[in-house]
Amino acid sequence: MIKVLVVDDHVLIRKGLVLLLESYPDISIIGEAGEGEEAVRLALKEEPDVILMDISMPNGIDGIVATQEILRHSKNIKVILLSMHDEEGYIQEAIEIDADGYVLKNSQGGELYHAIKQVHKGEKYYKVGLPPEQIDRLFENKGNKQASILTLREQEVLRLVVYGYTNKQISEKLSISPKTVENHKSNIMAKLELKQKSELIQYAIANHYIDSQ
Amino acid sequence: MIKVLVVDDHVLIRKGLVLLLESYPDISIIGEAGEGEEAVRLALKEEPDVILMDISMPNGIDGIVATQEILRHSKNIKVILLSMHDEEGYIQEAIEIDADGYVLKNSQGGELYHAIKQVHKGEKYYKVGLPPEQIDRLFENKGNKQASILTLREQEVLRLVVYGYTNKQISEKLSISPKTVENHKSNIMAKLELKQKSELIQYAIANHYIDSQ
DNA sequence: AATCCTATAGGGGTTTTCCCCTATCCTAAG
DNA sequence: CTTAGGATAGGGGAAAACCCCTATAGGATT
Repeated sequence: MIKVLVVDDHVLIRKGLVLLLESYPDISIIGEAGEGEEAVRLALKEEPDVILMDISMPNGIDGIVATQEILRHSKNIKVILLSMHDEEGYIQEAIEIDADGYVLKNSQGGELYHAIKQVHKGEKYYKVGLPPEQIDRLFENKGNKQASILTLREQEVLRLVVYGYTNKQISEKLSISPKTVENHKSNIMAKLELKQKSELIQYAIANHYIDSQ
Repeated sequence: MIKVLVVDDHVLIRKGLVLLLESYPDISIIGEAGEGEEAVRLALKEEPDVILMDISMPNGIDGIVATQEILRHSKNIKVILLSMHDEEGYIQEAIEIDADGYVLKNSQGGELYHAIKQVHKGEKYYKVGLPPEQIDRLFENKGNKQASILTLREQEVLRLVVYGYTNKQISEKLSISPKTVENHKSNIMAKLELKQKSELIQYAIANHYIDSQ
């Protein structure tokens, strides 16, 4: 029996996915989350075998950030990212953060089941529109991406800052002290040689820390 | 028995919606379509009572265009638009083309059922994140494209707020007192029924007060 | 072994924001 | 003529952010 956690911010879609997966006798849905923060909390509490995680979610903690948070704490949980997009950039990002699978929303139900079985066995499942050789190349080039000036943590903080969260809210989402958030913020400003918050926002917009579809 | 046609380009989501709706005994799914063109063809051939139509679909014929085509040929069919977005612009467009309902993808399954029942009776169903008075206003202003909830000044202030300018900076740019900026901000929050700054930012992003790209 | 980087956290003081009021002037609608 | 709404402005107090500095633990690099 594979214990699965389903994460998608759209209730209708989430419920649909749950119904779809519940028709398989060897899959047991042990929880649902509607946002990244809750996903992290549930994942660490329930310890599912596999998490089915939508990439695009609101509130700054999208599927990518939530996956990073989860894998930071528990290497045993497998995460399959669910996405509408099959562009290289998204897939590269998924590989970068060590996601175990990547499934498109317009694949067949059976494919999703297959993906869950496969990652549960410890294998990767990346079946997307791109040719397999290209995906292999992305795996090989992992880590070579021109590293951002900002550390991963700083990027997480920045994303939440531009979404307008207070230091306290950010500290809760990341389970750190508000003071640490302050420090990350001022380190970011120093690194980027920015003096004003508005410059920071503009940097974030230019570097796509905000997705406005 | 209400005959329903389900239209969504993402297979997983479409299958999920079908499963969800099939659990209601007085609903019968008479067809599925994965793109706008097929939706129009099926609608005119099968004559469903209600169509559940995703707004965002590829190939030019999205849910809006498909709905217009269908309603042009048959006034008896009711169309409920299904969308991820609850921004003014989208809802305004739905009202403009005379869609019978508008349901968010993150509403509860029961709400979808309720929407289907209600439009089948000939009533409109527009239950979205916006306050009801604002939806009424959009209906009243139908045909008049320049209807925004926020005043011009409020929109100016909002744009500057999301770009991270301080009250003082905004006051200088607009040649008003910082106190007035404060007031505009809290008026905006009150109008939109928002409680947190992060919600304001998200509203602004969703409504394209920020241009990335 | 020593050094650098990252992530964490705090002290203490200044500045800014936020919140809940009140208030005036002007214009448009009834 | 009265009422409503928009734009302006302020008082006063609580909360939060911001700034500068210190500090520690763990990992990677040299």
